[in-house]
Amino acid sequence: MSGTRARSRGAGGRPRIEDVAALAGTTAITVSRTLRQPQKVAPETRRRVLEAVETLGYIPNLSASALASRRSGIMALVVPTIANSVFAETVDGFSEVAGRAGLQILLGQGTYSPEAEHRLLTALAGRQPDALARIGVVRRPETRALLQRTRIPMAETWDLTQDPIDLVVGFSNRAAGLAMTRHLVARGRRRIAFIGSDDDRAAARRHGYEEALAEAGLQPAAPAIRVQEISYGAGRRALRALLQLAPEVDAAFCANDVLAVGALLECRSFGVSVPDRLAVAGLGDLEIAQELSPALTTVRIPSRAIGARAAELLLARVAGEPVDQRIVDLGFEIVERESA
Amino acid sequence: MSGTRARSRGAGGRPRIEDVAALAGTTAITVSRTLRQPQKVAPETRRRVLEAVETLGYIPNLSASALASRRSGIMALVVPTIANSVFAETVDGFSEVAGRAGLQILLGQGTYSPEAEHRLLTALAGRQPDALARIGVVRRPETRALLQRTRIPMAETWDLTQDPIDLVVGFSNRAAGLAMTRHLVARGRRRIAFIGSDDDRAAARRHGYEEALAEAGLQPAAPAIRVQEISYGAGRRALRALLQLAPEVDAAFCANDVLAVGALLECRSFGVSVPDRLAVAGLGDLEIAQELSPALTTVRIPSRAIGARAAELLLARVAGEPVDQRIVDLGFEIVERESA
DNA sequence: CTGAAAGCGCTTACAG
DNA sequence: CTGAAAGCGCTTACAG
Repeated sequence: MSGTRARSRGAGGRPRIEDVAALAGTTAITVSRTLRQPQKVAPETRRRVLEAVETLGYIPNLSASALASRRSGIMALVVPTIANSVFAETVDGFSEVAGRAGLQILLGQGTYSPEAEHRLLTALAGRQPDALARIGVVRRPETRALLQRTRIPMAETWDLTQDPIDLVVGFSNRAAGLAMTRHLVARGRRRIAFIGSDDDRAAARRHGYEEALAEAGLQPAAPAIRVQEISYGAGRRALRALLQLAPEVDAAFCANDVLAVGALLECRSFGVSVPDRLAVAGLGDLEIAQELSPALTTVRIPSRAIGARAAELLLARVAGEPVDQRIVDLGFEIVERESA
Repeated sequence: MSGTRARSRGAGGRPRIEDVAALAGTTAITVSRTLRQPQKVAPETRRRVLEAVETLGYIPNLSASALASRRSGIMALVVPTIANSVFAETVDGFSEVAGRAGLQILLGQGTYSPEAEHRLLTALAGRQPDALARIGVVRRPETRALLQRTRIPMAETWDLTQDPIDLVVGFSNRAAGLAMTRHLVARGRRRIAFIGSDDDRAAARRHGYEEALAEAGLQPAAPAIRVQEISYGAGRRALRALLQLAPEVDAAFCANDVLAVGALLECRSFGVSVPDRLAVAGLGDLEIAQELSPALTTVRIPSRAIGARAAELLLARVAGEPVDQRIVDLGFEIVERESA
């Protein structure tokens, strides 16, 4: 009774493919076929199998399936945090495309330290995902090497790099910073300051800002203001600091909309007239940006499209289709409103 | 050479546990033990194994591990959408706790239709997750039955229900609506309107609102205003509609902060004085709520804690520890600011 | 259109 | 402290 093959249920109490086959009067392989390539099974057989599946409430064990087929049906996605609405949109786009293709998402969160990320990626790779995506670029050489060795199709996103591990889908943060700063210059601003956090992405935007100043023969209105966290409150505080540091500043370019909205609110609280006295520009185009008054001039970023496109390219890779472009620049768009 | 056991690498080209064992001069079982219960292995053996792991870049195949051990090391999480910052925080809390325990998150997105959700949950269950959580309560009887049959530890979240499939972690939306409406009544408001979307959660909040009105002997200032989407713009339009429908309204209770912020902005645009002429209250306590002026009076919700707590309880279940409370009410808090 | 055999890469008792 | 044997529940060629 407790013999190896004598039971009619798996040890977890759940029906196995053998149980379905027995009930349908056929074999495991035909059940498997019915579930995956039904057109290759005779209609009557198919009917009996599906009935048995229904009766038993059979759910295929995808670990066994993955092991046998070497296709896990999983795409792994690594994000710094999803408690940030711009990243959440990327995850959303990625997940939607993956879901339509019948793939599941394994979510890895937290890229605080390179070591922690290495461990996370190793663990995810152990799941044999069919593809892997990450918000941001992987810098640590050991981690890059690891990912290259696994040969899992991989997309880095958000930042463009000339040297992706496999694919990269994003936009140029430098170019976005450059374009917005040029816009400010074109609007007659001459004392332009930068407010941003202390990460790679903000640094790239700042480089664009500096480049635009240089080509216009301008100096920064103040040393770049660095915030420790990205919040409306941090934006407020940064603007206050800026006005103390450089009272004559005539434009503030904020590395993202949350900071810019904070800055805008601070201006209103303190009667700083925007854009007359001070222009304020952001980056990201959050919904709140267009609802404030003055409405925020900003850069629209294809957050959702980044996720969706990365997923599509990875699906193509998984299907063995050629991917002609390893570096995909989805661009951005200056959205001119009232604040700058 | 192409024989079954003659190769030194798995078919995917990746080293297997056998390869590590061979290099370390031991057997698969000892390698497995070294990786999972190192204290049971002699130091010298352990050293050799870890060295071999390092040399080969060995990453255990977790599908094989899951199949053999019947523990997948995965927790599945189903969300309606994560492009909504309150849900994103719940996911974040869940994922952090799970990650600390070494479990991976399988993310299922989309609960648009009960049928689609049933398919999604079936697919997720096939992965044999050690536990399953969902934002929101599962209503469809077939889906509830399916989940009950699988015997996977399961947490429904956000909404409290008297009859959870297994566990439920959340707060009472009805009680929150009741408390905020009582607050408005206590502040002397008598013509109180409700603005909300058309889902279960908003309906529960509305019921609380109606209950508070009834106990105060009041009538709604207008039929509940229903929005089709949750956005600042929708909040603006809803407020405009409300003022047309019931010009004498003296308070607007919005089912969530996004709508409330939209309403507040609309008031400012049209010179409706808040709170003098109209009180505006929200629910959710987004960061923007405290930054606007007037700052938004709202209900603080433990979004992040909901995710974290659900994960903790599920981990306890997985570890076989008794969970004494199946219904966990995390409560809420009225945050009184300037708008109401 | 259907099936027998072998194998995917691990872990679980059980011995010693 | 270490290992031989069996098995987890599927799918993959290969036949017929």
